[in-house]
Amino acid sequence: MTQPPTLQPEGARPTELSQGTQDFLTALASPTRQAILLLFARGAELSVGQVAEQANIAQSTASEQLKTLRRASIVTARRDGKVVLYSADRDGMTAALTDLQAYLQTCC
Amino acid sequence: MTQPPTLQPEGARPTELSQGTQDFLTALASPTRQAILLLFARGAELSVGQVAEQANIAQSTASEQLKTLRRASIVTARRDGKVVLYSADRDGMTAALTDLQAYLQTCC
DNA sequence: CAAACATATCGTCACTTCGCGATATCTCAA
DNA sequence: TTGAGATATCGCGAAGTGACGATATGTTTG
Repeated sequence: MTQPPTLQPEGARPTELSQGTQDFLTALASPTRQAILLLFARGAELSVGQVAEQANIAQSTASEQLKTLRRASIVTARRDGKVVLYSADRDGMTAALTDLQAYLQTCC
Repeated sequence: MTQPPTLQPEGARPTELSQGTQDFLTALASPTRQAILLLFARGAELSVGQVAEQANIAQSTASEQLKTLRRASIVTARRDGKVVLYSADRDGMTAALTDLQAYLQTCC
């Protein structure tokens, strides 16, 4: 379940970036998704339809971008009746940031 | 040289992501550039040719990717004779990370 | 100044990403 | 169960990205 042994002695070696952090970076590196993220300021919960409307994008686009953000642990989703409510995933973002920080520490 | 004042009172408004942080994210969101960055571990200084060789990419590719990393304040460059030596930009990365962190704080 | 070497820029092609409309899937209410 | 509303998936054209070779720019040495 944990990382397969890297065979690396120990000396603080290369350390590739984890897939999760990868997803985090690519997810945030899109202006559209950044704009969506801003909609969740102050802990707001929004349905897919609301996101589509407020971000001025099609419903299908909103759904797919939210999926990307979700895979990156940037937002979480919960179902409430017919509606799926998305909100910011504070813990997920913190974890990714921490991982990223550790990665960058290695490079100096 | 630093970021222009945001004119934001203080009320923690949506705050768009700064261009610098944008560049930082897109720069890191590429496996090739991540691999290049790892070459600079432990404060190593490398020429463009060395980066190309160690990363197994063409010289022109190395040059362009390094340019992207440079624009993102992830690496710095200095000339030494015919050679341009690149190295990790610790301060730049720290600043970008801080900005990113502040941005994400706004969204929860 | 000219040759030699290193880096930067340019033009091009393959591949991915983005956004959309159309459609399938899912959930609740009657 | 059926219909209506909401979200997820699919297929597609358009635009952006990544890598390369070729070439221009720049720097030192003879």
